[in-house]
Amino acid sequence: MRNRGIHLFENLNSPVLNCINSATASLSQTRQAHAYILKTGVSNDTHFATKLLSLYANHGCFADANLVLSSIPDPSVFSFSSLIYALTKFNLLGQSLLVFSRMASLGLAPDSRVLPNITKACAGLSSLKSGQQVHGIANVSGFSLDVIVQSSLIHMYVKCGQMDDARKVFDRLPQPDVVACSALVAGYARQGCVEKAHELFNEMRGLGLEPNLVSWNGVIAGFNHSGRHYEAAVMFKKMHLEGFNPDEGSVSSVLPALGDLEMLDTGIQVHGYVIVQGLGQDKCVVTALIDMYAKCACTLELSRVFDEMEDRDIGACNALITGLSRNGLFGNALELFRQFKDQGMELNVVSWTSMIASCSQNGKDIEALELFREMQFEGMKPNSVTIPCILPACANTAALMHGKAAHCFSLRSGISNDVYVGSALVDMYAKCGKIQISRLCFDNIPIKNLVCWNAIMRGYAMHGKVNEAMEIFHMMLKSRQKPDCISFTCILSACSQVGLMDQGWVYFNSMSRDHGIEPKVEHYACMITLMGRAGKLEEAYTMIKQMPFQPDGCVWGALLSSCRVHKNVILGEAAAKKLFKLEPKNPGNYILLSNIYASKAMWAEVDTLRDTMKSMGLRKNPGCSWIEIKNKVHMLLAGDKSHPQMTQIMGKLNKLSMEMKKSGYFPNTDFVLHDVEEQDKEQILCGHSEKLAVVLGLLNTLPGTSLQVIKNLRICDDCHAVIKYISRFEGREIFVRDTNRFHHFKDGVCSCGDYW
DNA sequence: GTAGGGTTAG
Repeated sequence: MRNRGIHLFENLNSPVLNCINSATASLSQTRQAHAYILKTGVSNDTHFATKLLSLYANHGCFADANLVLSSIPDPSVFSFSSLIYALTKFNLLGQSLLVFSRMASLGLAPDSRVLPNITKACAGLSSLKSGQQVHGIANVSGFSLDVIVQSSLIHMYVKCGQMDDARKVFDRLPQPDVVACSALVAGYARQGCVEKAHELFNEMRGLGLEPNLVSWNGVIAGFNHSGRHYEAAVMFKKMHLEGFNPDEGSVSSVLPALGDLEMLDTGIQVHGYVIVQGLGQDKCVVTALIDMYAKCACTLELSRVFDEMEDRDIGACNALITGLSRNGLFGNALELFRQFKDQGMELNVVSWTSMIASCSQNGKDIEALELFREMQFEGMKPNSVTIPCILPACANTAALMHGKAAHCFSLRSGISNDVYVGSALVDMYAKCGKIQISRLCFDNIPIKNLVCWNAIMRGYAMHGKVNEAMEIFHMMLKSRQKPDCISFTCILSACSQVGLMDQGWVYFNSMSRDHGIEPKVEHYACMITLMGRAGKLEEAYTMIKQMPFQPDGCVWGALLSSCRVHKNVILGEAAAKKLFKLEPKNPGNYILLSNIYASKAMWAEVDTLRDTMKSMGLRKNPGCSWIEIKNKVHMLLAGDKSHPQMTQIMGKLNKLSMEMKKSGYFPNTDFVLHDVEEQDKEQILCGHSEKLAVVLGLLNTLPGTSLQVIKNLRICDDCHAVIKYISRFEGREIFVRDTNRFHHFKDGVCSCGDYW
């Protein structure tokens, strides 16, 4: 058959057939040749058919290629190999594997051309099982010493995260070449074993192998990904000094590291190198340049690099948006995002995730939740980075249903084991009042890191569950996770929530002695709170005076709040005096001192303070509360009447107020400005946002449903008393999270034991 | 027709 084909081909001398002998035949030439062959009856000739198949496949016409393949009565390994090659090249990896198994089922042994390509397909699919099968077939087919086949297997094992297997393949090679070695170096770097990558890189010359671009770039990228930015920069410099010309890959790996190091001068030099070498057309290089300038706070330069780009790449757009947002230009970033979307730019998951992260980092939680919804509406699937970005927005607004939806999504898409996702879930559930679910999520994280240990401890601290927090702390030490300074902030604040003084001191004293962590100003602030809340104000003041460094606003603030709880004017004034110097524009401090004066009926002082605030143009931060009802987050501002259900809310509140008075409750008007009538004071108290939110919840949920409210300031005494009453009178569990901790109201009592 | 895939989101 084959001979007849060549014979015909030569004799016919047809230009139509001639062209299919060349690998560059166009698709229309291929189709003409196919038609000609069908017409002249040489269609089942293996030689022509294989040529045709290969051309169709290389043009991506796999339906035609398969048709031709099935018309060949006795296909050879060559027919299959060209198809497998093209399918892999077009990234149709699953189909490539199918064709391979079809070939194997015909009893055809693969050759040295099929094996690397099919291995590449397994690598691309991260399909270890298929990869191992191919490895077995390769070895029984006599390719166990073939350096090309074995190099591709190294790459496959690297992609599947099996570094030990990759190393075994490498060690079995009698004469590893530079390709095999570089694959392993790059693999170690990629899998986070940068130490091993660097070591093997240094050994290469001893093995008689000169490191090439792949190995250099692998090590640079490895250092960059492991956060060892300086070493990445050093490698880059060394590479250049040793006469290697860094390429696009080297430049785009080193630039983010230079950005993190804020080595602007070096960054500018690399930019110069990019221009001289003509690497400026590469999309990754441009993106990395934008990122570097953004990290060095050069907003003008980053916009310039973007504007000079010829065709806009989504990666560069994403870097631009993040860069602007990171440098305080959140509004511009959001505007650009909208523009890109309206212009029909194909946004990817990074674009959406970056914008959601920017919102969340800039306090735009509701906007973040809306973007998350919009993203899914547009058919974009969130990933394991999106989820940790959206969860803080759910946590901040107590949007439990949104948070649960994100949790369900993580379970469905198999990313709930990810430690970042897990930690964000722990944090979200804790902040939404569901500490038990938070703990379940924590227990389900298979490989724990410092972040998730700290997250669950912070959760317990927030809920005033000091025993559980201490249990976690000791579990953490037992599992040989070293605590950091945040771990101590969590455990100390847990102690301070319940006034556990002795334990607090034990942890504080152990910091430096047992863990080598010098207490920082925030740890002192915890201790001041701990002592202050317990009424040991003088001791707290002494500790501040003896601190090894200058106390900051947090420390004095801790003392001032304690003075408010214990109505101590003298120390309160001392703390406030310091605070007015340290944070002259923070209205909270003036309000706290004013509250202390008011509680002692020192109205002249209250007036003076109010005048000071007025003359400085300071206003009390408006109280603001959030409650999620039926998937919608409602925001209520103190005294704001704009909520559509406000009439109903006020009606219900008045009714409750009457009931309360009947049972002996009198509104606590201590903290309300004195020069209004008693009745107006009550009205002002009624306008507190947490009360409005609770009542809105009562009105819109079935009896017995628990309520979750978040407040941006600390809960006031009056609201605390009222909500306690509501919890009993209405038979509801009510969770209120203020800036300090959780209050869990049930049957007329609060979990904080009225100590906050 | 064996190795890298670099960059932008936590």
